[in-house]
Amino acid sequence: MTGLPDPTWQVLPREFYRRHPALVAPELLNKILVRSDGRAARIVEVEAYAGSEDPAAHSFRGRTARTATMFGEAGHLYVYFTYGMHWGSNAVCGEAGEGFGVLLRAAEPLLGVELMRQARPRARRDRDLASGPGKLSQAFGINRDFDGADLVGGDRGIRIASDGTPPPDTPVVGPRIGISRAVEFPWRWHVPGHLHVSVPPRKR
DNA sequence: GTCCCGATTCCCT
DNA sequence: GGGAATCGGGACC
Repeated sequence: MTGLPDPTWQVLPREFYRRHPALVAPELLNKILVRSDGRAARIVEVEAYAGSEDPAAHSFRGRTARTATMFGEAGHLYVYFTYGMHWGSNAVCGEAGEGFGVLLRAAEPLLGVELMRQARPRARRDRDLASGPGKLSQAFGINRDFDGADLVGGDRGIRIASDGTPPPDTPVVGPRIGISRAVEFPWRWHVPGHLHVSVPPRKR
């Protein structure tokens, strides 16, 4: 008994996360974000953020109260608040102290879709439920209370698992979205041709 | 203490 | 394609 919606799914082990986010990120594609209330969605778009190496990372200038989770143990959820209304969800990577993480930018709802619709009353179509970092967090009910949640142990009911689907052989790689610094880092990956990815606003 | 702007989303034109 | 909503983090005085 795994406690997951499907007993054949395997929770990703701690070691999966203990690497550079640019390695972890593309491997998170096609993995599944799971909440214990039955919500599950396939991760189809991610971005890497690399601490002191990365001027666009929240952790670039060192640890603060807000980014403390990012500097902790890999495999935990770093949740941040932005634009006065949106939450973003990241998987902490690397070694403690590095401030590495992978932003979960978009996912395809698989299970618990009705709960996601309730959490996102403004979404017209199901493909709008989690096609962006703020949308994904809202669809799963992720907020400040989930900052620091253990994605491996599932202490707060949020985990990442695999159903055996491998990451795409040739993911789409390109610049990250919504940042103004280090815009040249090609650290955004998504599943090719997927309907549920966020559409990159072409500016900034 | 003040000020700027953000790892965004939604609605209108 | 443009702009509003909304507020906390962090840089700087």
